[in-house]
Amino acid sequence: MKNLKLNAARAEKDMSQSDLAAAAGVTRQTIGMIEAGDYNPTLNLCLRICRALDKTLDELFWEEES
Amino acid sequence: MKNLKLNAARAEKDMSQSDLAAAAGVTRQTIGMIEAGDYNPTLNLCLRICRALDKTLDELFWEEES
DNA sequence: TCCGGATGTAAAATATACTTGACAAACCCT
DNA sequence: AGGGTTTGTCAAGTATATTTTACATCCGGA
Repeated sequence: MKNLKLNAARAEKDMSQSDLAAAAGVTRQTIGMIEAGDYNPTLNLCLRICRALDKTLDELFWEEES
Repeated sequence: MKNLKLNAARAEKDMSQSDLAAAAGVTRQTIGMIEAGDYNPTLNLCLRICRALDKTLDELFWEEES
């Protein structure tokens, strides 16, 4: 299932997937797969994404799986 | 750096590392390394640990790295 | 109409999370 | 003292997160 919260938070900051990828230190594809869901990122990566978007873990990554 | 919040939450539930490992579906060693810090677990594993301990991501995994 | 930016996706390679099996030290408890 | 449980750690293997390269599509603007 897609991670809509991440998508919304990124749009809210007017960042492209590439922008967020650069800010988080990963590739565009990795961000894309996380937003597309069915992907299992690392805690450190989640934290970097949170900081890049001024959000917390719960705000972006809580309960987007069954 | 150690993850003291995880250690505390586990003690609060009177669970051993083995207990938590079984509840989260991983090995005792993996739990041990997460508590010891300098380890980078997967988001799905973090979520399973949270549910096993009745905690949220922020409560257990927020900002225990520099 | 065409070009650039944004996104979806895929295969192969690399880095690393996680397992398995094992041994040792520390701590209760009796 | 001795046995059981808990925890720290290590080496080798397997699973998977992430990269790299690449091609295709969609869309807004010149």
